[in-house]
Amino acid sequence: MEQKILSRKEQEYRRHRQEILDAALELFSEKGFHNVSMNEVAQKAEFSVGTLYKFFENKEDLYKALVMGQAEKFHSALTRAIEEPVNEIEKLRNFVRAKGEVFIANVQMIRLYFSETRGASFNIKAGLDSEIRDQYGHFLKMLASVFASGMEKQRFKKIADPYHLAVAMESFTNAFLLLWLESPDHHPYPEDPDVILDILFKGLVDP
Amino acid sequence: MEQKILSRKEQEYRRHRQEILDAALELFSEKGFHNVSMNEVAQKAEFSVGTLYKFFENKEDLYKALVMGQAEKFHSALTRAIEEPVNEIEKLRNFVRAKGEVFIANVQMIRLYFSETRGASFNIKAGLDSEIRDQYGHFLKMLASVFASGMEKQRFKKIADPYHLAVAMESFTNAFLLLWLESPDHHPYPEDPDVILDILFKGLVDP
Amino acid sequence: MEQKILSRKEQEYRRHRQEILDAALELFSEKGFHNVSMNEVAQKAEFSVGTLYKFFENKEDLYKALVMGQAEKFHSALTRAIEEPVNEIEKLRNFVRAKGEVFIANVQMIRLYFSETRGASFNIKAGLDSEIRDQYGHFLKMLASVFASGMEKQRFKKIADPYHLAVAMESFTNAFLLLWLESPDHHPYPEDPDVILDILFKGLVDP
Amino acid sequence: MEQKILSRKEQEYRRHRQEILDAALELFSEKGFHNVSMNEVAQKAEFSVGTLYKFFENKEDLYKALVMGQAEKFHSALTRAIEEPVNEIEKLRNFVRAKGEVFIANVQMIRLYFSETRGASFNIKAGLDSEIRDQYGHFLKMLASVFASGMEKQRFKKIADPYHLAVAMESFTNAFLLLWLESPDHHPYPEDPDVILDILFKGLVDP
DNA sequence: CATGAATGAGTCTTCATTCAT
DNA sequence: GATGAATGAAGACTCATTCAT
Repeated sequence: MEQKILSRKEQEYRRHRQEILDAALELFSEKGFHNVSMNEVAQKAEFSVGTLYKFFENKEDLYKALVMGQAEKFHSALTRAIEEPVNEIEKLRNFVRAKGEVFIANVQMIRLYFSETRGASFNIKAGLDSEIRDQYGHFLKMLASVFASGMEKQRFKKIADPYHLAVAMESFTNAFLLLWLESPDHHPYPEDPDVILDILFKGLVDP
Repeated sequence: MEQKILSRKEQEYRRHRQEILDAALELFSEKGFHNVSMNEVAQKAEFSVGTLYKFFENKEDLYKALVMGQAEKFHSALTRAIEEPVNEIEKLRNFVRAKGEVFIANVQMIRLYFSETRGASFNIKAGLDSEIRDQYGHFLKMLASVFASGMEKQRFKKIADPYHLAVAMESFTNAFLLLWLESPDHHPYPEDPDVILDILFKGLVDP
Repeated sequence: MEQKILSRKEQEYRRHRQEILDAALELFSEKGFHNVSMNEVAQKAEFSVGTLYKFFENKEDLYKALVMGQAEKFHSALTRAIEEPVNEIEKLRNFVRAKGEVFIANVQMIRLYFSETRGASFNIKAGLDSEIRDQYGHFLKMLASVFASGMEKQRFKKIADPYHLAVAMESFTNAFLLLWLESPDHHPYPEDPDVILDILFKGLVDP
Repeated sequence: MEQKILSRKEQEYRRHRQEILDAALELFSEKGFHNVSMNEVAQKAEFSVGTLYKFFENKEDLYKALVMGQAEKFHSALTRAIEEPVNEIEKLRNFVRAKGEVFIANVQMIRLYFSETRGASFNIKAGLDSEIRDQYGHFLKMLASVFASGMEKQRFKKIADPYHLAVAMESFTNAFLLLWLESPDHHPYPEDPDVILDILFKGLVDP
């Protein structure tokens, strides 16, 4: 019974924490770390500033929790996609599909995520940077192993270093997502993953 | 003679302006727009704050001038690379080479540039955003036309939309640059452009 | 009970606001808008600068609130004086008396008030100027109507335009107040209003 | 001959000084002491800032010279008006006429002058205040002596203290000037001085 | 235990004044 | 002697963080 009570408390705690994170996501993704004040987040989350500081040590901590959470969500979806027990080609198709789905369902996170993994994030003095990049590096290695295993099974030609191929795959899909983000109508993210994969699969020049 | 005098003043003006921009580049690229104060820039440039405001209307204006200048430099180098009167394949090789050279010679500009063209810049309220993205968009179209012309001349197979290929090419080289930025030793930017280009040129799977 | 709580907060809010205004009055009336810093006001009010900005949007807003409040106080006292249900001569006596009393009880406001209604105020970019002058204009018309009504009832001779007489009356009492302000001992504001009024009432030259 | 050269230099010096004062008058009268920068004055006067400081020790000094000069001009005109060898009534008429003429010919000076003699000037830390007020006080005494002498000669009735009458006279004319300043069309300054004087001359109530 | 009023260090920006050329 | 580039102190304002209620 005590556990029940604790669990209800715990449940409420998590719910409140999530409400704050939701408010933060909306604001940070729209305006960036430095253009959002804690008061603003508090107001949107319908809590007092003081309460925010009960959940997060400081602004940076809140931001970090937000980005880490989103990254977690994102990486686990992609990891799942390439861990499905199918052949390597199908794994890549799953990856392209899943990446599109997760991102398009979480548009807000895109800018946030890109500004933290790619390019320049000056938001966080320390910590986040490395943590998230480690996570990202780990995922890249998993993706690379898909290429490596495909090559072993002679499903793929050894046209390049598997890690480089992983990087290429990643950046291709990112490029399409950014195009889509800029003008969703003009540049839809392809439903058929092969539109993207063919760039890798088919050689541009004749052998 | 009067011209000489004017020219000396003008020369000094430009030199001072450049000194400020140099200091700003170093600081902004390292810490980001919001984590650099005008006093800091002034100190590094060895001028007083007041002087900074003689050259630039405000902090944003300074930042904008800086980023636009760097982008200019960058785009003109890349444009030159793909406008050399050689065949399309060679143009792409030039592009990959030039991009590596410019960036590696101007490491500082990379983060700055990426955070403004790709991903999320919340730094500038208005103007820069669109100006620089227009410039970038224009370059992408030029790159696309290289692919298009290569296809026309049947040098390239029509494996994908030329614009998509341009975007892929761009994001692809960026990815390599970011890898290099993270650990130059572990991930050197390839001297031979074909290491990168082969991923596009050779198909991953057999036809 | 909730109302009680709210009311206590509200009460405290008003008290703090008033404390700030009191500090501001003292400083602005002594040194003028441009020679008083927000830090100075904060210090005198025994609050932090930040708190000042919780109560007033900016320095101008604080100044405006201050002047408007004082003007309000002043005009309502004078309006009451000439609205007493007595004959016109008595109304003018009330006016002269009331003006002396209000001002002498609120010395600080005099300079402030004069610099905003008469003469040159370059303090406020917009708004206050017109608001306060409207209020002042309205009062002048009321005063004029006292003269007009006195003429109708043949209590006053029609020696001049009623509005001109109102303006004369106003500027006249102001002059005495300024004299008093300069050297209260040498130029006391007359206790007997007729000392002032006789100048208007009795002709200087024989008819 | 040397004198001639010196005199030419002296002449040029005075001319330049006056050009600066003219520029300053235009700007200060329109925007007030604190809203005009030395650079602004320099630009309007078509001199460099450095040159301004050759003529005036600092901003305050420039302002002081400006106001004192204007006051000088103004007081000498009024003094002349009441020193004409005519009877006291005519002197007052001259005063009313002259005051209108000087002011209307030098509109810019009005706000400046009023803000320094009447009401609140916080512009000048020390000195100007007292100097100009002394000048003003001196003039008031001269005006008072006109009333005194008129009374002696039984041209005026002894309805009030001569000094008070002088103050009244001053404030009446000021009031009319301020009316005119606000809306020259609606409130013209009367051509016939008796429109103003009658308020003093004819009693408002029957004896 | 939540609240939000209060804090004050830190930032951008202005402008009177100086002085090397 | 004139110039105007450079200075830097001073001021308005913001916002992360704290803590009394």
